[in-house]
Amino acid sequence: MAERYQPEIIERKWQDRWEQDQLYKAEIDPDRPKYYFLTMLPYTSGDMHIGHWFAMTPSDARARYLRMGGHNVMYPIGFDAFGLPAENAAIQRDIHPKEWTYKNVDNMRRQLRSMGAMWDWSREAISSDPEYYHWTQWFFLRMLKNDLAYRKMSPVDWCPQCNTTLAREQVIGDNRVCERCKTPVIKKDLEQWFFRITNYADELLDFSMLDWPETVKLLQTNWIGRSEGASVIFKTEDGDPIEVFTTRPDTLWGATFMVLAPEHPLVEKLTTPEQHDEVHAYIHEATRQTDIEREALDKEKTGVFTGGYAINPVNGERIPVWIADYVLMTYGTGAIMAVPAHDQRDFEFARTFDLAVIPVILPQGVEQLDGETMTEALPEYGVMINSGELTGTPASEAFQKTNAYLEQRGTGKFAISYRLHDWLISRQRYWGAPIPVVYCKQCGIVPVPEEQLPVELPEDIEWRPTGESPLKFHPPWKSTKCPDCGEPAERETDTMDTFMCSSWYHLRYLSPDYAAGAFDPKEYDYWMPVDTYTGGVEHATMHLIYTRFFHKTLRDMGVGEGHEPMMQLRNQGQILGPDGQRMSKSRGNVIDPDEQVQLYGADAVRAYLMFGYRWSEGGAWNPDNIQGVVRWLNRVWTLVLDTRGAQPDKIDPEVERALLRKTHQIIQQVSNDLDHFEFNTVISGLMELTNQLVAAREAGLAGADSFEQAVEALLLMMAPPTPHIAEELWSIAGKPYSIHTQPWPNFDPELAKEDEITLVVQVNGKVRDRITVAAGISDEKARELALASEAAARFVGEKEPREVVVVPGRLVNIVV
RNA sequence: GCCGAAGUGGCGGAACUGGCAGACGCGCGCGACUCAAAAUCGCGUUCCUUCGGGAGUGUGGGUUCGAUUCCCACCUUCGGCACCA
Repeated sequence: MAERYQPEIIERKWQDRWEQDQLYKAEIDPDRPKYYFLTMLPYTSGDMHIGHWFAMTPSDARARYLRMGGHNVMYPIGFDAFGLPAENAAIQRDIHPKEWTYKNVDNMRRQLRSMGAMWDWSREAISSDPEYYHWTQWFFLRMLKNDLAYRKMSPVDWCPQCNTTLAREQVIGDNRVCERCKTPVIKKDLEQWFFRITNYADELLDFSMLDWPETVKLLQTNWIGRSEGASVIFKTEDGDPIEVFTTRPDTLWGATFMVLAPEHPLVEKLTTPEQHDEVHAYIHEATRQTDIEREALDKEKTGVFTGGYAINPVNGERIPVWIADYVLMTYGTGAIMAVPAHDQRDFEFARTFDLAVIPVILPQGVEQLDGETMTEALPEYGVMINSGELTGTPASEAFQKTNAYLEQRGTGKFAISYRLHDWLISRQRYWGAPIPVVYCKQCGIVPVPEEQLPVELPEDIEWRPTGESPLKFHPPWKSTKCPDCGEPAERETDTMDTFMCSSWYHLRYLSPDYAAGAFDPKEYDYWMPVDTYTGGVEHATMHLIYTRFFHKTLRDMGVGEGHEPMMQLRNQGQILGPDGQRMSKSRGNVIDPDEQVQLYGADAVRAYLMFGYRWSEGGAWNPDNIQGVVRWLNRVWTLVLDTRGAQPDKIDPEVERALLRKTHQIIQQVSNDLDHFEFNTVISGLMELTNQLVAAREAGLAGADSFEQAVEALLLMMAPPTPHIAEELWSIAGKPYSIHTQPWPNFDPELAKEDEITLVVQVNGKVRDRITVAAGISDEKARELALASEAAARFVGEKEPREVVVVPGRLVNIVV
């Protein structure tokens, strides 16, 4: 008896051999079509999660398949290494963020190797290496130079006790308190850096070049949230302008009050002494809420009258100015005109606070409207009424005519607004790439000269228990000389959002050791753009918009080329714990990939993750179902090693024909499924072929040429999903190393063809009979056979068929 | 709340453009092998049934000769909501 399948031995053996031979090193080769296959880089959290395997190993299988199909494939890997968790570890466990991060990198490298993926390790990049963030800083300087970076005041969640900015995850509970000291969180305005991503809003809405999932394109479209309307200037009684954006300029005559965001700069001036206390109490409460809470449509409307008034520019009406939390400073202008008759939220607000409701639009089918008795707003377009000289304007012209009217009178004009706002990149944290600017009393904001990059993070830092950024309290680092005038100056102590690092990592992979620039242009010209990008759909609106924005800015600076960085995108779902909940250490439902590999081997874990789930959906980890692929791999093992039952002189040509037919049908199916990221049917197809081979062996076919061909095809097709066992069996079968450099098996449509098909006979859409017929049967013949079916005839009875529907090669439906 | 996605046997899932629902597995049942068990192999396995058939893809309606697939409404679960990454 042959030796048994021992994954722990063969997997290590082949991983070492592949690495020694640099089998997966990708090099420029103008003679082969390139393929840049990118999977989202992992964060250095400490342990690879089974979810990483789910994202990466099917991607690896597809990358391997493309390679066998003749592409020059690059499949790189690296680490997203800056960020909050490293600082949390520093505070909680008294370990330096750098030490924590690089320890994790070492462990994760080991785990990534155990996948048996075709990583090109020579291209590894780590975003917290000075050689990496040197160029993150360089990109920042480019943004600054091209007027894409600017500073403005912006609020952060702030813990007054710890004296530090809090991330969303550090603010807990409905009462929004600091996770460390439980002090209620406040908003604090800080001067921070922004990127002008809104300059690119329109171009980011164009997906015409991209093979991306419709749902991601839709998510991004809604995130950008383009709307057309008018910008209108109202004035306070003191003459201060209040700009508003409205998508319904035609309802302007119905604006009976205004609402400002509590943070609006004019609130202070508008508030009358009598209203002062109430207004300030409201502002305090409102700013403590999240934008999500404030925008909620179903909550009770709250607000406070400022005591001030504005003038409606179209009819001169004096209207009260209120503040309310549902108006956000981050959307539009932070002020709205309220038209309660035609906007539901304004309507509810008006009814709550007993404000005037004046209908100015008569939608089709509505005879008349009374603001006193209306029970809900009517948002439909319609004929304008009560609208001065525009009264009577029909729905079709209302929008344009009002805009023209406003423009003529200089009180407004057509405008476009976006929900998207500029990208805030400042973080009041230590473990990030320092923003390379210096503040000088004489020269103001001075960029650090490119030749002085990188601005390195100091390592001799002190962690205060409060979590305050150590950069602020590191005088030797903070103090510097102004690059312009040489006088003493101070460094910016904020670091950059980690999304900045991950916006260009695919470029650093091109040439991670390149010192003359962010990337080597030779590598860029050959490999870019990324052909396929895989990762979680949770990145749809942030990372995936930021990286597109980044790419477009680089193109416009002449640093890169092409309009999009990643041409094809596919998303995998998430693997949940066995309890169906998201895996987390606190729930104790985390599946450790190391343990699974030790139990079953990497190939089985890979195959199970492909087989057990729809890749785009994911699902709960099932500890029993993996047995199916374990048995399958063992069956393949014995199939190749145990050639019992060979009867070369008594070959049944029917069995042989059936085996070859199955082989070629599976070649076609598996190729198609790998092309389309349908990994579960890749494995089920290979199982079917295995089952057929086992049956053929029982029929005495082992040793025959046809049998050998089928086994060879099976092993070649197993190379992408289960690379180690495929290599081992390939080697045992005496075939040349490496299976991973062999061409993908050829599909022969002639051999795959079925001789016979099952013709389904329906009566009134219900299946009544199945007839086996020759494959190429004509419609006429099929119809004849169906009508002759006795089983069907019983249901047709005496009635005359009203209609007979023939679906070629599939079914006949007799309608009576 | 808003935006997006998904609901199919006991379980994971399959079904290319509207055409045989349940491929391939897990589990379970029966059998073979075995002193026995495990492993392995074979057969069966949506539910109900008077064995003719009937019902069935989250729920309720609709379009169609025909709907898991298209349309409308609803329910449940999951992802995102700008400082977790």
